[in-house]
Amino acid sequence: MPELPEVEVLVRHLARALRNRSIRQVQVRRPRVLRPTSSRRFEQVLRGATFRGLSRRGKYLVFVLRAARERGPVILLGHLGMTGRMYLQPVGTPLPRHAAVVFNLGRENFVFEDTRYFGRLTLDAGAIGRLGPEPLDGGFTVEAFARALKRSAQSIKVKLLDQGLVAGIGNIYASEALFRAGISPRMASRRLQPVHVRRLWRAIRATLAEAIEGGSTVPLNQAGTGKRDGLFYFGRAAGAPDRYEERLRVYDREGQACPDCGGGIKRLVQAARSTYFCPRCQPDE
DNA sequence: CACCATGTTCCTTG
DNA sequence: CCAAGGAACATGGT
Repeated sequence: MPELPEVEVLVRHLARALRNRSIRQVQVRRPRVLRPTSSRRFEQVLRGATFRGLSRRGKYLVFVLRAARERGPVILLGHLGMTGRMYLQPVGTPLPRHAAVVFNLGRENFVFEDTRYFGRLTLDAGAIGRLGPEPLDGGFTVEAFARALKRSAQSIKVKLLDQGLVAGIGNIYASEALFRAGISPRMASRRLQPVHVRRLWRAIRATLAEAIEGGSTVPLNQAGTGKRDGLFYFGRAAGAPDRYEERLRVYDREGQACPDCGGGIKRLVQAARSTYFCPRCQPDE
């Protein structure tokens, strides 16, 4: 489920659901997701703790808890990896096959499930220290963005996945933002002209903001099993409030018509990840 | 059986 | 030292 917009919508949802709820029991079923925290310490610190706040940094969920034993607030960092999900479900509901961590809150369980176990739920908050600016905050300036790109020979598509450049862009929205900006994914970062840097900077913000807005308007069933859960790369169709339309314009659309020029969308592989783009709207050079 | 998948980190190669 | 490429992690879908 996991790029910045999906995490943002999940955080807004969970912030309300978890506020002031206390953890009665902690069940760690896949200790690997706690790395580098040990199961023993994880359970010791969090049993009896109370959720006080939740925010997002890049693709990370930042839980703030209060624990009787600890002096200051406890920070719990979550990351969904490729397939992670988090939701509350009533006690008694069968746990999903790949439940990694389960917090009992009384009548409900707060579940972190992750099919592939690439995600994390840890007391080690070090990871967020290496993140670049939040793309939707004032700290993400076009000037700093331009300076960082000037220092890199990497292709711009691969560079956008660097969480130290700007936090939260993943493989899907990297393709989408470049399409929106009309920039070839193959362009070397340092060769982007100032006008292109500005267009990309605006496209990143618009693409992410639109996705958050779209995701917020969709009736999500965070705990369900439908295809729309968590992954909401779609939104209400304009002028047709009952219908949903796919929002992604190029991602996973190889061979389909470009929404702008009608030409064919192409797929290429960069750093072992698929990139989708329209060669006519995003020319090399 | 083959290949693909929303992410991150580590290792090798050049 | 750096960048690029690949593998690893683990499971499921097509």
